[in-house]
Amino acid sequence: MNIGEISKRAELPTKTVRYYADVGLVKPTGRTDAGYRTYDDRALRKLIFVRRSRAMGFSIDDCRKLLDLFEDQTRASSEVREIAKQRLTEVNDKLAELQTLKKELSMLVHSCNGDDRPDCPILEALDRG
Amino acid sequence: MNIGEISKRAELPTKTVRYYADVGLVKPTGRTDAGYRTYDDRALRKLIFVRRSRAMGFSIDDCRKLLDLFEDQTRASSEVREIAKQRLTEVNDKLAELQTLKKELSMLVHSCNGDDRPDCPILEALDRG
DNA sequence: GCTTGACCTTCCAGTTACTGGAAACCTTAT
DNA sequence: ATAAGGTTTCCAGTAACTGGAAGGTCAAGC
Repeated sequence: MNIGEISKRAELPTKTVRYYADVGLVKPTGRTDAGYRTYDDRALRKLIFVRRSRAMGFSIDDCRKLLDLFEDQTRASSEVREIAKQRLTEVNDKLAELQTLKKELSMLVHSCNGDDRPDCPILEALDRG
Repeated sequence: MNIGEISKRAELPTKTVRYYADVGLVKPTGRTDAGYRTYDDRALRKLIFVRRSRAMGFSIDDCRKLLDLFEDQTRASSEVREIAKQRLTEVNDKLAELQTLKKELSMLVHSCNGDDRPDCPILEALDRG
C-alpha cells in the first residue's frame, strides 16, 4: 500500500502518517524504487492502534511505549496499566481544574447583564481578583 | 520599577513579562538610558489582570481584547460577556470530552489485573477497538 | 579603581503534534 | 506527449512560553 491508501484505511491524514514515520513511531514497511513509502497490514494495524491511543490522549511518547509493549509477547500487563493509570490521573486533574473554572466562569457570565453599558463585573473580577 | 521588581509583584516570571512586552500585550512604560525596561503601577495592574485572565484559560488574543475593553470607559459589557461565554462553551466541551475519556480509561484500568503476565485488556482494546 | 554578584539586554532554539505550502519527481491514462 | 493525481523532501508556522548563551549595567565592598 502507498501512503494514500493506508491513510484512508487508518483514517489518518497522509501528513500525519508521514509525521509518524519521521518520528519513528510507525515506519513504512519499505520503499518503492521511486522512493514511495509502502505499508503492509501490520503497519496498518499499528497506525490504527496509534490513532486510538491518541484519541485517548496518550502522548506520542506514550504511544511509542504502548506499541513496544503491544509488540512484546513477554510484556507485563502492569507496565501498560501504569501508563493508563497515569493518563487517568492527568484526566482527573484536568477535570477538577475545569470544573472549578466552569463555576467561576458561570458566575461571572451570569453576574454580567451584558448590555451596552460599560458596567462589567467580569472585568472587575479580573482586575480586583 | 525594573522587570525583576514588577515580575515579583505581578507574580509572573520575568521571561513571561518580557514575552508579553514582545507580543505587545503589556508594554513597558519606558526604558532607562541603559535600555532597561521600566514599569509603573498601571502596567502592574495590567499584568495582574492578564495573569488572572490566563488562569481562566483565555488566550493571549482574548487577553488583548479584554485588556482593550478594560481600558475603554465607553465599552459595552456585552462584548466582554461574549468572550467569557465563548470560553465557558470551550470549557464545557472539554469537560464533556474528558468525562467520556475518564469513563473509558477507568474501565480499561480496572479491567487489567496489572501483574507480570502479558494478558492485557488495555492493549486489546486499543488494537481491536 | 577594580572586582564581584546580581541584574538586565538580545537572540536563538526547543517544546507538542502536527499542518500548510512549495518545488519537483513518479505513475497512469488518454 | 501531456495532463491529472499521487508522492517526495524541506521549510515554516502554530501557542505560549522557557532555557540558555553572550554580553552590557549597577551597586557594594576592598
